[in-house]
Amino acid sequence: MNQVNLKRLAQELNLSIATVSRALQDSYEVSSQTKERVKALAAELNYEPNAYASSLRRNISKTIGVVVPEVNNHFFSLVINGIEEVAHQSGYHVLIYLTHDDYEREVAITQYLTGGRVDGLLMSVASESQKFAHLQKLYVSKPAIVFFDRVCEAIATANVTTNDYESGYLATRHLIEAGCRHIAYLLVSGNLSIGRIRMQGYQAALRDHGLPYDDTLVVSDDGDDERNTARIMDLLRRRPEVDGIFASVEHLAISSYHACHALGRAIPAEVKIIGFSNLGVAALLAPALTTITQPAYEMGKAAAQILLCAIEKKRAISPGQSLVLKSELFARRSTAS
Amino acid sequence: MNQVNLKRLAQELNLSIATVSRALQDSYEVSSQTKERVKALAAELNYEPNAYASSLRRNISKTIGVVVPEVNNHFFSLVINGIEEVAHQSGYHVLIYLTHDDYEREVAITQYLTGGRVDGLLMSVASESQKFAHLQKLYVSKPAIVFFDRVCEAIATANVTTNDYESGYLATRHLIEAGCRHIAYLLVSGNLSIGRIRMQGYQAALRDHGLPYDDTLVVSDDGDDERNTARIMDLLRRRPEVDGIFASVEHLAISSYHACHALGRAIPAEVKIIGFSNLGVAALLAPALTTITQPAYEMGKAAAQILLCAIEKKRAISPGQSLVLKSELFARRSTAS
DNA sequence: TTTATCTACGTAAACGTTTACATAGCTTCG
DNA sequence: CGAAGCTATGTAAACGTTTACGTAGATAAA
Repeated sequence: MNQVNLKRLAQELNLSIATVSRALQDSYEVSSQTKERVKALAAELNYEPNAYASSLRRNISKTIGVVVPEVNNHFFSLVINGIEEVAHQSGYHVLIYLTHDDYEREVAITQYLTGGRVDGLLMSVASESQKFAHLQKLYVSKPAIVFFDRVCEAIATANVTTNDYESGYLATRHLIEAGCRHIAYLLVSGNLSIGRIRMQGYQAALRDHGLPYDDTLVVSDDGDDERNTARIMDLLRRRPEVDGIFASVEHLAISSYHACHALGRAIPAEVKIIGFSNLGVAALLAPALTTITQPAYEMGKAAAQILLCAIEKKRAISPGQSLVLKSELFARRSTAS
Repeated sequence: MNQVNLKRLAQELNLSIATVSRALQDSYEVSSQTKERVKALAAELNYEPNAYASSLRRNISKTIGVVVPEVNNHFFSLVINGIEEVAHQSGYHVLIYLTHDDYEREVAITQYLTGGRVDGLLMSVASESQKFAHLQKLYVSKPAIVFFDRVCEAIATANVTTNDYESGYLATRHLIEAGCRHIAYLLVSGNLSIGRIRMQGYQAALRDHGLPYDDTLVVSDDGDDERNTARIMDLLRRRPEVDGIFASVEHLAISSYHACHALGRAIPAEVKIIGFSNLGVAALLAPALTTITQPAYEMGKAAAQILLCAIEKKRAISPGQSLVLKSELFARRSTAS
């Protein structure tokens, strides 16, 4: 199985390796006849350049890394779709890494990526990552980084996010206008900026409508769906006056449904639920779920575009290139009054 | 920004590059004191080996490719989860490519991958790929391949699938036992083996229960959700006697729900629906969807294990290593009698 | 005609790693 | 004491590509 490489092509064509290489790159230094000959043989022998040799020599990998907590999640899978779309168009390859919201794992992954394996990185930080030393290290090393949704504020680069404060405010107001007076907040993770910011919107809306903020109505994510459901059930039992739930992340909305079903609380009659979600079947749920939906696909595309643009132009990415896209509120049965 | 590589370490330690390289690999040829010195400095300088140089030299990339139609799909995202889990454990990196069920795109992707970029490949073929020349080419080239779910029968390698015939049979029988007499079949894609095999199970169940097979009750996937819904609505209008729908793939089940809602057909009273699906919220739909659920995560793990085992042992993969996992039927309201 | 410029190609070094081979200094054994 | 073997290290080639530099021949300019 004689590998077909430049040397092989050069031998068969009685040319030097250099000329073959240049011909395949359409260099002006090669005559058009030679180019034709080379390309014909390359096609015939099904020549494909060795990506590693090329990357080593040019110090460019044509590869970007995507680091996300999960892929089995509508938001992230849509983002990946967008990223892959842009990457494919520009001839980039996409390496994917899952942190499972685990700090250790995120550290290990970023360590890999300092080795020049990728030209750039798109990242949504793990919810447990309070420490940023590993990200700093990575940032100081080569690859360009763009954060999306779950950003790392300690690093001066571009972020692609959504209008989380506003969305938190609108979601809460939506519940209030639907008649809710005791609204629970289900928090992603206290050390994630999106959790905090959405919560600030929630608090502001309460204040503006003369409702007290009560931190015993805040339930934070446990990382496990079963346990989350149990926590929510616990809250609903302890505080029977709760008539609204704002889930700051999709799986907490789902857990809320399970909790209400288990306790026999009618949605929306007794408890109204709104949640951040990219669930395609939100409208088919029983009852249809009112969602704040982030433009996940567009976020992926935008983040990838910022990154690839910076890579191609060999320019550093500045925080000024950050983008804030708008989420949309889809009012459905789960918050009907 | 002096890159830290073996040469740099060697200079600072007054050693040769070879010794440093060997020390980092825990070679028995290096004294333990030297190893310590080397490792200490490597850690201090945050040395990370250049993946491309290493891959070039060793002709091993420690990278596998995953080619799937979509990632925004519960089945595939769970599979990817499983794959990533196994890959991560074995220190492999995962490149991901989406075909969007597009033949041209699949060809382009397989072309990339002949270049030795990956040591192996996990693949679910695009539904439109009737021609296998590109896969043959890839197969003849280096990387080991394992297909999962949507296999390419023309290639003699291991496949990881589920008991599709049996599942098709059971799903159909489930509808018949629930009282259905005119069961529509929603086909993934005629040239996909899974579409055919599931359909054979459907036909066999009809036959065994004395029901006629009627190919005008078969609707095939159009690739677009809106149009699929329209097709199903069309069928339901044309053939008002249809009292059961068997969707051989998740998004067709969802489209069936939309179609029934649009036409005001009650599920399950007038039309019962069962579908292949890995939708986490199937039980929360209105009404809860009866599903045949494939063990997607396990399939991903199994496929990756077969692949990585073959790569590490440098052994060819034989069709004999193929695995057939069992899907599970979850009976819910959508097929209640 | 001489010189400069251009065209089309070749030579060889480099990218960072791995590894076959060589070797210098020991130890061991007959 | 010499041969053999071991230990710990160095030398250098190789992986396949890209590219700076060199050059032979042709053409153009002076």
